[in-house]
Amino acid sequence: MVVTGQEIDPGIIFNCGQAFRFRENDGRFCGVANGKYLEVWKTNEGMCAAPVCREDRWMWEKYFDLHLDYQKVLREFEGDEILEKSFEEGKGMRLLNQDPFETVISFIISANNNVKRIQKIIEEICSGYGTKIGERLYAFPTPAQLAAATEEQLREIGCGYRAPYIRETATRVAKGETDLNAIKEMEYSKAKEALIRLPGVGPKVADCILLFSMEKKDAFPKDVWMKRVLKILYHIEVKNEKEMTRFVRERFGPYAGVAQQYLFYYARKNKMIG
DNA sequence: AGCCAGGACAAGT
DNA sequence: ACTTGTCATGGC
Repeated sequence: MVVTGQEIDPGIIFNCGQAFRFRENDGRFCGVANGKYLEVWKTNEGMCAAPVCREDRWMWEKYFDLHLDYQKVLREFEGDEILEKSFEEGKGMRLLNQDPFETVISFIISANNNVKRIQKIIEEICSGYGTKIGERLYAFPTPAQLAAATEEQLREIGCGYRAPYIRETATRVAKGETDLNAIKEMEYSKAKEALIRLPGVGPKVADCILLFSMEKKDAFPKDVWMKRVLKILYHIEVKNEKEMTRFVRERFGPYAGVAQQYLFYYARKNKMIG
């Protein structure tokens, strides 16, 4: 599969904390998503992917959010020099449309955790409970598969205090008590309310789920990095989540989540701390 | 060695 | 409603 006509850079896409299962190997990014192995690399024209069969093509186009014109999104932020610079440095960024259940579990794990460990735990979960799809390749477990894990088993692979959250959330989804597909169809605020009812899912994790797997481009995960960005780049000191929400909504509008992802990448790339 | 990690949660004002 | 301490674990 060849993608041309728009900037797309897997090196940026997979190094900005939205997906945890892709590794760089000799310039190629390899991983499993939607139960299938995927290998992509950047070219002069755009991006190449192999192997992709014809019937999966639309799925991967959706995965990489190719239906959204990011140049058009950038125009929404015309005049904001900080965002214009962030878009420049993060050229080729895309907001992935990932599987909702995988994203829910992944970001429950992400709470108060570091990326290396998040990746390690997720791989343990996949190899331990997911369907084997190839040599050392595993799909992310289905809700039913993961619900079969005991809290003790989850602790053994390093989930720590998140073990009961993961187990309970997987169980609710497996039983159909929580319907992620239905939540995906809700409007932003209703969907967020529904997600927060899940154990281990708070405001920040909910926004990550909404932005990275439910096509809610107005979802804006509020974390320490965004607090730093607002303080250092926008010279705004927000006291709490509510203040940040208000500022973000009126400043960035319906594509706030896209802005967030570029700002996040920019801030981390430039080691913006303090 | 000790601090930190893209927070969530419950108990306490 | 807002603020604070605690929560496993291992990376750095």
